[in-house]
Amino acid sequence: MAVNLKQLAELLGLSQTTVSRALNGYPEVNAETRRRVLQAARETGYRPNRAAQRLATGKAYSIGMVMPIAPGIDSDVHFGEFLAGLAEEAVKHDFHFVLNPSAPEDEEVTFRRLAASGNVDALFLAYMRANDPRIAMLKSLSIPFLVHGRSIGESRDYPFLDIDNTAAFYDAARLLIQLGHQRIALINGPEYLTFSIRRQKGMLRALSEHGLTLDEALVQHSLMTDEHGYRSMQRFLQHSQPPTAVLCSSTVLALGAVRAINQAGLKIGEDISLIAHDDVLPMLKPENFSVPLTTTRSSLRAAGARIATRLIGGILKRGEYPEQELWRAELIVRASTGPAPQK
Amino acid sequence: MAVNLKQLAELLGLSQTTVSRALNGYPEVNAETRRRVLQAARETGYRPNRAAQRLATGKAYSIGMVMPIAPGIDSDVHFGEFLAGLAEEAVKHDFHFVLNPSAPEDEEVTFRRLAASGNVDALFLAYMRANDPRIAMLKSLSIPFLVHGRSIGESRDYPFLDIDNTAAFYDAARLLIQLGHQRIALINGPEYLTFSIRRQKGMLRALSEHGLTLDEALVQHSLMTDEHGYRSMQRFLQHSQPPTAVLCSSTVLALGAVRAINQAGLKIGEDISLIAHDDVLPMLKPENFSVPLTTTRSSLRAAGARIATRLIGGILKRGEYPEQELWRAELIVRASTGPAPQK
DNA sequence: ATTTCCTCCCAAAGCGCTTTGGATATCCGT
DNA sequence: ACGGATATCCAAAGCGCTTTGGGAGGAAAT
Repeated sequence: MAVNLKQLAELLGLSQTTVSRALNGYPEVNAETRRRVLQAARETGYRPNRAAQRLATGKAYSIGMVMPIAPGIDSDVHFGEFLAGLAEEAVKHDFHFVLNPSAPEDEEVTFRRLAASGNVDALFLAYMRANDPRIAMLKSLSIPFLVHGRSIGESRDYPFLDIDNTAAFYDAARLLIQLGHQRIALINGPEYLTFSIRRQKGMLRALSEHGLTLDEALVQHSLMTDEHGYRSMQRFLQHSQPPTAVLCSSTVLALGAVRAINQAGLKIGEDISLIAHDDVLPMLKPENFSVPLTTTRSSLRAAGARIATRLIGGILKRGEYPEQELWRAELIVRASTGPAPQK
Repeated sequence: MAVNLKQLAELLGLSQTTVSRALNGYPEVNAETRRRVLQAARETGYRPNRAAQRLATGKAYSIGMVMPIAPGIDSDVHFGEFLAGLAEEAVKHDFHFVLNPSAPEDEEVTFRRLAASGNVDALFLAYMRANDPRIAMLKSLSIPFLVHGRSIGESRDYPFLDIDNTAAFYDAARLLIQLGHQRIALINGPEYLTFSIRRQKGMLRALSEHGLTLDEALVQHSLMTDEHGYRSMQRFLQHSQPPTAVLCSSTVLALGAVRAINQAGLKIGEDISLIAHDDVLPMLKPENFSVPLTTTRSSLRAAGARIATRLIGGILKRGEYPEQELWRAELIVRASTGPAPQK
């Protein structure tokens, strides 16, 4: 059924060399010949044998991923969504994955082994922290890599894809301030992750630009689960001066926060405003909340797909991709934000 | 640095053939020779080139997995945990993954493509439903596969790994009945998944053996999130005759249920007893609940690892594995269960 | 008219392994 | 002592692709 290069070449009355070159876009082949080859390939459904390509080129055609198994990361809902994007794109190009579950303390060893194994052409890195030691390590490893997120405090000379978390939460906070809110709380992700740090920074900037400050009692860091969102919100509401608005680092956190708010008998968008960051989890759409949520939106799945594209493109040397990308999150206003209540 | 077969053979003064055979356990090689070969392989750190093996044997040395991207599955916390087990084991044997995200309606096409691609030696299947059409399809595909869970209503002649959900919830329900509970509720997973069906069945059996029945109003099916657990429990508590005990299909559901119970001012283990199924999520330990949870326990990660082992073992033809395994969940009693309250 | 230079194509080597089809040597029974 | 097992090893082919090192033929340059 499946044809191979040899058969295809025979069929066309050409040599394997020429067919291979035509298929792989090398210049030394006549335009008309290339057209014929491509057409024949299409008609016969020719698919190059990856094992043979791997052997011949020395490339692995697969990308390695160290899957952190620290509590609260591997089982994170956000992880599955990101992975789906990555995998979706990889499959299109017939790329494989080497998933390497690893506890944080073993990560360095895992990375080295993976890079040395020859089983992967590129590595992927996520869950960035401030002064993350892994990027220096990866630079020394002489294997291409791509970072999801950015470190802080490191030089910026490494390829990454990140969203502009600072700007996102700056925008969100500014909107709340413009609506008259003065006491704004923050339910953030884990404090050691850079996206959390940057979101807080963006929020702080907006506040200070308007002469406001951030009350430490109105900041909570935690794993991004429903339950933690609930508890954080509850704590805020018990404060002698509860906030009139809250920023949430995830719609998952917001889910809990909303519950706490409802339970306290407050009305979202009136008594208290809420903006959450929306990773576009198919399971949890902000427009389906009982009071539709104002969000800063950036699709996690799309980020996964983009990372796969860049990684694969780099390996295949097809096209040029920017080394660094910073996506802007969209601020989408729905019903959960409203003017600050009058005292 | 890395030696290949040829070099290793030269080093030993043997032919590649002999070395290869010694390494792969073929009989026609002298015991002493084999010892020497194995030792040399160890000392030089010889690792066979997978691409070459793939080309020579036609095996892919990788296992395919269709990752369901239906809402509430891919982003499920349980998914990441299971995947970690699978990946952990695969990495040990230098096996790759081909993750294929696919919407349910495209699954059949995806499976066929995957099987035909030659990129995988075996397929893995999960999230089983009653009369699941996928198993008949896979049987027709002439590629080994392994099912996590079991279908219902299909003939049983396919390889699977499942836990005895019926027995688990039978045991759990029986314990509650022995403690004097008469009105027992169930917070279950999605109703179309077989584990949910079986758990309910087990519970029903225990009830009917003691002349009790299951009030339909005391059964809830939903995605296994905190939030759904909360809502389900709330609904039960609003009932004119609320239950005195509850079974939960996941500790994640239990998390929400506990919150609803606390909120109602009831004491767990006294006013209301609770047993949850514990998948051993590292993030959510039943012993860390404010009132430690009685559970039926079976590690999801271990199941993932076992499935990888069986799949890989089958491909490599190393050792024999049972075709079908049914794991027994352990019933672990903690403080969340107590005698039924006196009226 | 001869040389040089492209353009376009090909034969063959090689990637590192497995496997087929012997070869050689030893040992057996008769 | 001799044909036939048996045990142990090897040379070489082959998996399906990429890539090196030409080579033929025509256009351009001298």
